Amino acid sequence: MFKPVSTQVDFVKQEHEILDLWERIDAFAALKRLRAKAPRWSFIDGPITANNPMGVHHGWGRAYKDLFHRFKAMQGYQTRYQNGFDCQGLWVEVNVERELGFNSKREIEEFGLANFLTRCKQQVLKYSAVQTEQSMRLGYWMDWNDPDFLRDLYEKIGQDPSQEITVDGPLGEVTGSVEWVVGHLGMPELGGSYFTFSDENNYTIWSVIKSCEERGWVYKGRDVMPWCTRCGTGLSQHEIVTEGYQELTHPSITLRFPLIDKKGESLLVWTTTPWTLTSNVAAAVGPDLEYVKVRQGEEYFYLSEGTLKMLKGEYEVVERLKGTAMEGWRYAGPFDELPAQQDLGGPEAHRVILWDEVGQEEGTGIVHIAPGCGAEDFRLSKEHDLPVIAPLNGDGYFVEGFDWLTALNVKEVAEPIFKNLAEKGLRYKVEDYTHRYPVCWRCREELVFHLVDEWYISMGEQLDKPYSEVTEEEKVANLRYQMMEVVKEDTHWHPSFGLERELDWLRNMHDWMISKKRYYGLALPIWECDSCGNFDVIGSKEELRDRAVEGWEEFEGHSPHRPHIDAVKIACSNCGEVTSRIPDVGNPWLDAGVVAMSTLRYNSDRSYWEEWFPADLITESFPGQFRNWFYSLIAMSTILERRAPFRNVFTYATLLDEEGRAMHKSWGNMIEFNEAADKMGVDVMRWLYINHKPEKDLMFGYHRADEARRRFMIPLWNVYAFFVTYANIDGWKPVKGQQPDYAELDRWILARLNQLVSEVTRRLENFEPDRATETVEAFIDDLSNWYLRRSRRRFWAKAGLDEASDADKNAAYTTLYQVLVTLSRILAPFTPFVVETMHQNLVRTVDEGAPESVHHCEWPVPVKAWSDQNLIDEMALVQALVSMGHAARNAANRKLRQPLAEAAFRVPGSSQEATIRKYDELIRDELNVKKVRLLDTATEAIEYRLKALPKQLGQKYGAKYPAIRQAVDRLEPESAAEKLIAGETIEVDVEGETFTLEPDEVEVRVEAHRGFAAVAEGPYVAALDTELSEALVLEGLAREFVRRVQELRKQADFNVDDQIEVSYNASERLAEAIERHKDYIQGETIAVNLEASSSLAGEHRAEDTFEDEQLEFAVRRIPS
RNA sequence: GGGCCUUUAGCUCAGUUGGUUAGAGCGUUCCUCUGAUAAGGGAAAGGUCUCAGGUUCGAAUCCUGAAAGGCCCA
Repeated sequence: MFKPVSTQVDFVKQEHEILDLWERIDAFAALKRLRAKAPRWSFIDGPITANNPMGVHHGWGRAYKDLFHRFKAMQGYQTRYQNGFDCQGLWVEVNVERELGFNSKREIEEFGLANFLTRCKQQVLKYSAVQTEQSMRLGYWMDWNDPDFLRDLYEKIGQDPSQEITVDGPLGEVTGSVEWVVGHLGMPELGGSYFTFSDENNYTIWSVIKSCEERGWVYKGRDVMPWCTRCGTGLSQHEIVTEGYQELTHPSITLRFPLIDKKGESLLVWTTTPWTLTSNVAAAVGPDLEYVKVRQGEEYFYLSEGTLKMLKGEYEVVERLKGTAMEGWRYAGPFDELPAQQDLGGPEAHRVILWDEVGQEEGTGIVHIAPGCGAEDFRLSKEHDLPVIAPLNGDGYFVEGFDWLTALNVKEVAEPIFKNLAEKGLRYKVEDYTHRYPVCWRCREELVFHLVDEWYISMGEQLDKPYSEVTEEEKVANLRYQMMEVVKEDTHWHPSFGLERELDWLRNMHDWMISKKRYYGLALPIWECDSCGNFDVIGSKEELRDRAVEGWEEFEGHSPHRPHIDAVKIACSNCGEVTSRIPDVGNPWLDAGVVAMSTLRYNSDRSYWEEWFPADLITESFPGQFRNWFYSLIAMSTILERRAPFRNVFTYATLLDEEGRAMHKSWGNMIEFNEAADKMGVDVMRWLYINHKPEKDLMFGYHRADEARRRFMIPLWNVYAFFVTYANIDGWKPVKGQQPDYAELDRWILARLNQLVSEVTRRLENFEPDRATETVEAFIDDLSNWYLRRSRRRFWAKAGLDEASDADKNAAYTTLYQVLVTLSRILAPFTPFVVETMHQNLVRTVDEGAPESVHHCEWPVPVKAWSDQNLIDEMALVQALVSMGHAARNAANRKLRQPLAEAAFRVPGSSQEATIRKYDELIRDELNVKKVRLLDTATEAIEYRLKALPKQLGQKYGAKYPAIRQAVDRLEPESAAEKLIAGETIEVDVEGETFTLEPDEVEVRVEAHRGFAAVAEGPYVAALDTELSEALVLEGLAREFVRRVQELRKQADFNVDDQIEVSYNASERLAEAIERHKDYIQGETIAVNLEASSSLAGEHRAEDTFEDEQLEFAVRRIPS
């Protein structure tokens, strides 16, 4: 006996029961034991930032990750189940600052770096616990840490990082300080997720940087970069993302740069960043632009012709000249009186330079150049040997040397500068200007450009030749081309355009800025000597210990983070001076990029690394990752091994709300993961995710979820519920190894099942999970709306009356059982919960030796004996013909309940005619007709049309095709059609040339004569006899009556096998119909009694009028 | 300015190596079926396949250019 199954099911509640079950039987650990010796399939997880609860967009990626893991595990592989958390970097700092109410770096320093570090680690522990719970709720099977364990570490590290604790690990008990334990999360002795703040991760990055340094790829560079004054840090090329720009309005100024050698004449210059004028050194013009000299009153101005409209008031053009003509003109700068200008030689340097990038879209066509305040400006200063004046410190205040501006914040100087310029007579006009301006993507502060020293890894020169001509010698010296090499040769991208995108990024990638002027993150292993300028890179903890000259004791026992690491000093390898580590921390993409090495124990257990490297799969969302994780992952594995870290990368797009907008908390359209899980159910969520074409943005929401549930979950569940309901009524159980005498329909659905198994396997192996779900949905439709609907009566048949019927019924049960069991396995990677419910009930209740979980089962393979393409084709024809028959009924306005005398078909070819005869009974039943036959094409219902097929004839005769087609149209269709049907060729004459056309080159179409209840499609016709005899009418009425009794049974909530008594009172013709078809009605409604009576017996009653007949009736359940 | 992607029904999307009647789901309207089904079936309405050229007997599909949108870079 199976556990009864209701069609009214609470999927969410059921999912929680399954989670409990998995925990109770420790299902995941059992799976790992089962696959412990199996061949490997390697997965490397892209770390999720452990800084917030998960959003539904994380669910998307995790659904894929779990899908492929489960699929591969069922195929018999042991896989790598390590989740990753991204733990270091500015985003964690920003959130901790927010919690502590800090607004500047100074407050962090006052708070103390050691305390701040602990807070940051706590932040990560807190949210990794939350995300772990959420991922488990999604059904994502990974080597999770117990969330309570993470929370316990959160508490303890907050109390005292140095206190000693003992914890259980996979290899036994482990004892150490809390800080040590936290720093070893994810390591073999502790297991669980990897955390990028682990000691191993940090030290492995050291070895990467060391390896770069040995090849001369590490250098300190000076650059002007986008800078957040609040965070006190630059934003690298990696980080300025879409949201890095905002529409903002700023006051812009147009001002005079008086020309020294032309009295009374000035350049007109425009800027939206007045603070940069303090550091102006040059003015740039476009060499090929047209410039004009205009007179306004007593003054003469120069500007480009295309920007004349910006002038206020009347003007007169007095001269035209090319930009090149202005090169070298000297001018007086707007702030030449400032000491900073004087000291660095600004006034002497001021001149007009040429720059191709100058345009006329805005401003005056003359661009003010301040190399200390802009990236392009800085580049130009190198080209033209201009002084670099940098006005701001890292917090956005003017530095010494700027007189009255010194110590003012950059945000408050615009107005005073305008005033100052007006007093000096340089101001021309001030206007508000709206533009897209870069902001800090973490704190939304407006960015400025700031001159700063940063550390870089050289990507290598961009050579002026195609990749194919780069020599091995050049590659050895050049990281860029090594990375392109491993990507081209060893990686596969899904979708495939990912490869092009990644290569494009690599071709154009600038040197990788790896430093950050912050506190919490990788301690860059660079010790720089103040006295000789040399720097040393340390490649490991051991190397540091060996070279330490002071501070080692203070550091030992701590994780390699600030402030403890900063205590360690080494002797400069060049001059022997005691040197300190640079204060910078690392770019967080170093942390994420190294995991293909660190988490595979590259430095600690090389044989393990060799077994699992490279990953068979990585998968992440593609916006951003080409230049972030994919890039850094490839970079680090290329640096160390010159190998690709993964074979396949599966990427997907962006998750949006149902209206197609990005989800934002502040917009109120954000859906919390937990809320979604408990409203939709995670099986539905997962189906929604996986069913979507990955490279397209996914619009996610409750309506979509309802649709997915209706389209997929409910039909699946209903088939399952149907099976269990009737199997229980009959006490049916599967018998192992039994080969029942399958009916045609059974063999058909089993053949379709085989098809499904092959197709889903192929799709998953090709990384096309969305196509796999399409295949499943089509199958479930066939199963539910054809197989089961057509088979219902076989299940209803009364048991024990007749041997043939019992055998047939057993075949039907066996078939449906096999389908459901196989389906539960096919679907296990997609919707792991609902299929576990099915497995437990269908399989475990009848076979205690069966796998404890559906997820321990093996992936289905097609059963050879079940394959039957011919049968599938036949059934497809039958389905199509039935569909046409329904259409014909509809056109003739004959509803299905009314039996008709006959349906007649025309099909091309004798084998299809045989199919009609073979499925005679099915078609009759489906269309409710008494007889099915073939149309006599000569006399009945149809006429022929010929169609010269373009594909065949076009390819064969090319340009002659149109004429041939016309000739075919002119043929007498009946006789030509007869020939073609008989398999003979026909001939057409075109301009004196005779063409012989094969039967497969001309399609014979048929059309129904007007006035027939017939539908034609291509070569097919379905026609109905719509004449109604009295007998047919009465039978129709009987069916109407049955329908109404069934309706009442349902309303009365009787069981499907309850016996009933019916009494009725009907008008004359209806009463006759009921009387004549009494047996049929009783059989259909399980009525032991059917009596005409003026007084109705039974508490459930109904009355109705239809087809001009009156009816009242009552039903009563007979107690069993 | 450069790279990649997208543009097909009211909405969301399919559309195989080019083949002449461009499909599905949802939504709307009408009809219908139901002994598992908040299901199912049939039909109607709804398309200048973003635009302009080109190649071809034939273009949603290939080529060129343009426009709009997205992602990335400069």
